Amino acid sequence: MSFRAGFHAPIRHCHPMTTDRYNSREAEPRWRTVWDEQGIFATKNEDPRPKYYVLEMFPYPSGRIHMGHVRNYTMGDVVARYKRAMGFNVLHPMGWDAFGMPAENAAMAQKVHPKTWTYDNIAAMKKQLQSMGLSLDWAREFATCDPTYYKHQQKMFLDFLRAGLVERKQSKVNWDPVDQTVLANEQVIDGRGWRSGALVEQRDLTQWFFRISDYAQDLLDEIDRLERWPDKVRTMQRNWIGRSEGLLIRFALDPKTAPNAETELEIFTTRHDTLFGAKFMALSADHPLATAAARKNPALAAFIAECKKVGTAQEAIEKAEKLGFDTGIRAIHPFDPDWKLPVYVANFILMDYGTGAIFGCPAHDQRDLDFVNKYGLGNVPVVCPPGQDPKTFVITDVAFDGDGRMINSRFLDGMTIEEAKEEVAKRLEIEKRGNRPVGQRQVNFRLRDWGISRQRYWGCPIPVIHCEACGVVPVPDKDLPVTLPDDIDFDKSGNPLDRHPTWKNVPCPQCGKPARRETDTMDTFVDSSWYFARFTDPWRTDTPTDRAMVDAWLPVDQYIGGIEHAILHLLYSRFFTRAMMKTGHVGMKEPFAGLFTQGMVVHETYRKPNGEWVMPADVKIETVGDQRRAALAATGEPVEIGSIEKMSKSKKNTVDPDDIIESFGADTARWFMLSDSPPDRDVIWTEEGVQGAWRFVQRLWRLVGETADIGKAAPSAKPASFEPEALAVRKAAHKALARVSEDIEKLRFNRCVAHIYECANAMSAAIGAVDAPEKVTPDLAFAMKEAANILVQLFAPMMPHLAEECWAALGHKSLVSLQAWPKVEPDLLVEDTVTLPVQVNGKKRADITVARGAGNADIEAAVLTLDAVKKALDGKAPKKVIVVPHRIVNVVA
RNA sequence: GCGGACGUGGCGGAAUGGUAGACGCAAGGGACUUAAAAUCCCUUGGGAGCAAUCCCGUGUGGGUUCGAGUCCCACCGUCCGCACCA
Repeated sequence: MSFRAGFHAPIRHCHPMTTDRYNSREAEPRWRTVWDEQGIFATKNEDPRPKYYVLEMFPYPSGRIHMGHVRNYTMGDVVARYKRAMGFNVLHPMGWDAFGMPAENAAMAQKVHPKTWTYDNIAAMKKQLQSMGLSLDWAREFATCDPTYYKHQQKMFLDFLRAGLVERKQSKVNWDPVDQTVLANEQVIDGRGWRSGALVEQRDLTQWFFRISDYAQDLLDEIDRLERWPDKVRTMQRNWIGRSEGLLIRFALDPKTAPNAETELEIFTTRHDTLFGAKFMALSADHPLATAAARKNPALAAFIAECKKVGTAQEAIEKAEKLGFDTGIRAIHPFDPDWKLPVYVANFILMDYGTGAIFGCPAHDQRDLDFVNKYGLGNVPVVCPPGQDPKTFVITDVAFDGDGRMINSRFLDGMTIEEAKEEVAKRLEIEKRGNRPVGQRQVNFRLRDWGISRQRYWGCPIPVIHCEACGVVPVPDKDLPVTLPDDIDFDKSGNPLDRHPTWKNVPCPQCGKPARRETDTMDTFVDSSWYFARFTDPWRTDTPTDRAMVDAWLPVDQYIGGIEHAILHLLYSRFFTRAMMKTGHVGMKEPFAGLFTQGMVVHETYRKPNGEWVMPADVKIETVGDQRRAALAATGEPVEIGSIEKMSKSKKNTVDPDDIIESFGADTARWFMLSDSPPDRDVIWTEEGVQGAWRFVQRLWRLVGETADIGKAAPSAKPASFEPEALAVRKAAHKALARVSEDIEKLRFNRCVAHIYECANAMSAAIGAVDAPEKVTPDLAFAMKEAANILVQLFAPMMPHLAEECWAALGHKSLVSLQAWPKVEPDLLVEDTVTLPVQVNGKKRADITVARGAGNADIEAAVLTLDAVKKALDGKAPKKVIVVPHRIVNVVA
């Protein structure tokens, strides 16, 4: 497949009213130079106009931009340019999410320093982004790996530490026993380390945590007020936070079976109503009771060791076959001292949630049911669905988790689930064992604290010093930033900071004795949790933010990025903003007032018969009838066309934005990324689609040229009246204007594109109707000139270079980028008559055209005289006639 | 496993519960041209009919409604996230 169509030599068009083809390669850089020289996209903080902050998620500097970036940044740019035209002082900045693993991988693979690699990539990607013609304020650019940025991050870490928002605790990491290093989940493939292939183990480390769970309730509550966020993201965040109201229950242990004379086992449950359906207890492999029992039981110890070989990824843990091991411990049912329950260690119980222990009621929980069916523990249903006979209701393979009435539950029988929960809670709250109630109501969250420690070099150093005498000592403000040492080596695995000969050895700031630096760096999600605040005053050196500036600009009015960030990045940023508020760095808690999540860019895949992936640029597609066939462009070797998938390096189905911009121009790429597909859905990159966009660029250029000729005959004053042809053009232009404005506000860019096509089609039709120059009446000339001005302004946010060129061709001396958005004439949107579809019993049988203000009774009478309606009624009187004004008429026979 | 979405012509899609298929792409036919490219015009969900017109049709099966692509229930299929990828 060739992307070189743009290289066709410019061809002189024969139409007398047109000029040369539009040459994007010449025009685009020329207009960018004009914008730069006039500095029209630099934003002044002291500008008095109302503010609008539009932000796209900043990129990781991988080296080249991809089509996903083109789509994301084009959408943001359309909003920025539109809001500027609407009179706002727009902040539209760009920076780099520059810390992360790929730089270290490059260092290992290519012997290039992460810093060099990163800054080289930034330079290359910046050039690419600039070729897109984005209206960015580059003066505010920074990278998160700049010490001038992470200095403030370290300061805030220490502020958070002093404010009690940070703590150290044990948590698990993926440990590669061969490479002796910590692995990211991404680096664990089927339970094995990606380089060594060794089976990964869970290992405990003491790590730093942000106490995001302190804010769980507030983060949940405030979701209700994020009205300009997609519902799906709000739902996902609610589920992620996972608030549940339940009961803590202390089960007594049978003393004869407790390994170290433990007396009880505390569990958390949300289904205390099902207590009489309990069949077993289950402990996490990390539960202290499990550890204690394993000391005397080698088989159990082996089972626990096996459980820890799954790695730390939630998905892997929950997908693994559900296994359990009977510890021999027996728990006593809280309502029946003679009822003993076996205590298992099970691989699907998480130590992080609740108390790391549960009671299992198999009839009403699928996981528990699978578990008892495997170990032959049986089940007793205790909730009976309505309409079921309790005597015959049995559970075999499918647990029942719906509503119903209690059965087989002694004093709970006949109650609803809610009543039973209440009764159980009441009784167990009153009952005391050792001065504490046996049951205690508790609200639990699934959300865990945010572990930010990373055993890696290329991240923001955690600014503390460990002293044997003084413990953890914050690095004094005057010593910030703690910068990364440049002299590091990646020859060995593990963290280069940890094995650096000198960097970590420092005197304790408190007692002066030899101490050592923290060698963990911060999760890169920390870097991206406040960059939006830094953009408001990135020049400030003494504090992370200027309160006057940050409070004036935040929240971000429109944030745009990938759906893959729906939970973590957005939730962490919401937490971080709260933490910054608590420590005085911002004056509000919600950073993003409006959020939009765009879909991915996907593409067909191509494979040689030997299974090797082939790049689209190397493939030539032929269409024979309905059949599409692919072959290698160079050799003609046939290639199989595969499924459409997310563009990825591994499947080689990527298209390089540079190639597209070079061949067709940035405007074509931008236009195509906005066309057709709804912005929140995936868009399929196709050669035909680019060609179509490119043809439309040329068509607009011709259309504006032709219209400019016609418009020369236009009177300077608006004519008093317009003939039907001219009126039709005016109506089309103003209708497009109204609709494009509305759809940009809602980020429905695909519909904007359709409206612009419709406007252009109407103008083309009007030009087509002019077969002689004398047919151009003054009113038509005026209408065409007006329509051309509107049309150019409508596509200016999407194709800004072409728009400038067209604006100049229309005779304007100013820049279209600086024009105010045109005003709709509302009269032109209203039609005098309305055509209503007429249905009989919901099926369309006719149309009827009535005056705009016609009354329902008149419409009803007119409808009943229609032949089609009479025929359908067959002489009978209608039962009912429904008239929906301006919409439809339905005759019910 | 848990959570979230999506499903409409040959394709991308449009449609405040109110004419299903706007707009674009592709395809077919025609005009222009020595020819090609480019451009312009016409046709294009399926079926019946000379035609007017009629029947069917929004993943599948039910339901609510005067009226369902849209709302409700169940199912099937596809995609995304799951805390150390960014």
